[in-house]
Amino acid sequence: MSSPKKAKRGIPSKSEFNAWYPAIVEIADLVDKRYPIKGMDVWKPYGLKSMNLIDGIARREMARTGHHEHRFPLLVPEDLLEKENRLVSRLKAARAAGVDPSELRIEDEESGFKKEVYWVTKGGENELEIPMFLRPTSETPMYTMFALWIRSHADLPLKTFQIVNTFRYETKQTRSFIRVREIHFFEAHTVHADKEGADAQIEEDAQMVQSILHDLCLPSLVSKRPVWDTFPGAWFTKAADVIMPNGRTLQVATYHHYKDQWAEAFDLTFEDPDGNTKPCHQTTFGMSERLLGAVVGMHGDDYGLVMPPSIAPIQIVIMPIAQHVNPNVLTSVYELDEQLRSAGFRVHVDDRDLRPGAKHFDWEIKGVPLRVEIGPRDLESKSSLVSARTGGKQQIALDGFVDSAQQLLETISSELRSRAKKVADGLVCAFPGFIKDENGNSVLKEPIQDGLIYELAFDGSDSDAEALEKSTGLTLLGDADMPFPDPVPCAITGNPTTRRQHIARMY
RNA sequence: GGGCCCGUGGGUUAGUCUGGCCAAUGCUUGUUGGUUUGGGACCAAUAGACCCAGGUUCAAAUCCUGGCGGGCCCA
Repeated sequence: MSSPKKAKRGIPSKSEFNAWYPAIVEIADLVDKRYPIKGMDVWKPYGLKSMNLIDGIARREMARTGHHEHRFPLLVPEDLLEKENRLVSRLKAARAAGVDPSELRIEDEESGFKKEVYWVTKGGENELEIPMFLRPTSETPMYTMFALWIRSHADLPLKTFQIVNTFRYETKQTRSFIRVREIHFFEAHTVHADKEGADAQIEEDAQMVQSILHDLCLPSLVSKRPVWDTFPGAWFTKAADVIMPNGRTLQVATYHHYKDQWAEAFDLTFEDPDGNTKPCHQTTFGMSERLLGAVVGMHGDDYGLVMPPSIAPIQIVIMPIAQHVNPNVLTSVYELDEQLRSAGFRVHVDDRDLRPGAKHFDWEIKGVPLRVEIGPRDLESKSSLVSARTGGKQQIALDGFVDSAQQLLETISSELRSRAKKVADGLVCAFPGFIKDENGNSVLKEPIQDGLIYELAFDGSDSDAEALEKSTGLTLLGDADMPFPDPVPCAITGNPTTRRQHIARMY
């Protein structure tokens, strides 16, 4: 394609990812960032539709696995937070107690949860006796109610979820979908009679995440987070990270095994068949609009978004060509539209009075997977000219078009999957390791390159991990789901281990 | 917590250092009319901005103070 004379609506090249990303989300009409509060974008219809489609996929998974949708209040009274804070500090203390201090990682400041939320302190003119905050997540409100709902083993397992907005008072730089202050949040919370029930739930969560990411054509790294990155109050946390094209990782899903730790704090108990009172075991599973952020970042290109067919608000756009020359053009455009709609596709007819080229560019920016042209010549040949957003155009017979469209969309999905995998794999490389310099200090064998994820064998202590992070400036993602098949020497201690880990710059 | 930078039509940008020639430039966009229509059409008309409040001055987009909003860096 010859170089356009005009700027493509001012889209920067994707090779400048940090400029491309914020530009494309607005140019493609996903959000409007001009609302005067940082980190709170206005969802435009096109962006909201794709988010709703993602939510639809999540709801499908929830239905399949027997979760029920709830909706809990936005406001949480401050005194409920105390339970949570006590739990977190107790766990911290317990961890500190059993461990050699030298092994301990220096903790960040006190849990600054109170600083990260929005507070409601007034009702009308009056100060509230008990201040309330906007939920940053819903453990506290939900578990308060779970304690009332759960009485016997017959009430278990309890599998709930909700899709709501949550709030965090971010002071750092915000980015649409990636770091925002009003978060479009999915959270599933489950309660089980025993640890095995919760274990099984974690397995189920893992499968659901993979199923959702498959639909979004996104590869991921799944890791068990290091202790210090475990969610407060959790026994362990697992997370799926998507590697963005600039080599930073984006955590798009987490699932936490709480064992009975939260249940204790919230007095969540049940009576078993033998009449004994027992503590419940819990899990949570969270995702957010970051899924959309990952889709935008991973699949988009210099010409705009590329929407995976599963969440494309418009899967097929039909463009009449020179309809004034032959009135039958519009007739057959609408016929095809009707056929595709009743077959379940999301279709749009672009009958605007614009040159076809302009329409192509518009729909390329929005990432519509298939663009169909029907003009006088096509009527002669009973066919249409179909362009795929992933490249290439071909004549497709109008007869049997529905089946062809289905196949083309599937081809696009698998093309996106393999492209994304190639990009992600290309950004992961082996950690260079350390050598001793003349003073006997450990130094990196090769300097760390910006925009890469490093894979390494790591079996060190917390303080080894801290040293690793300090010397590289990167963050440890944790134990990968796929360990090394055979033991490899640990990058720090040299002890053989199969623990595969990654370090990266995280969003 | 400490430091730095920025704020001009819907978007982007010139002008700010060195006050006046700015009743504010270019591109883009919106609207209207006409000619057009197989990969970004053209012509014409038209719409639209100096963040807010004080101050200095004969004169402020420009200088000063404060506020609001945004961004960056360091702990």
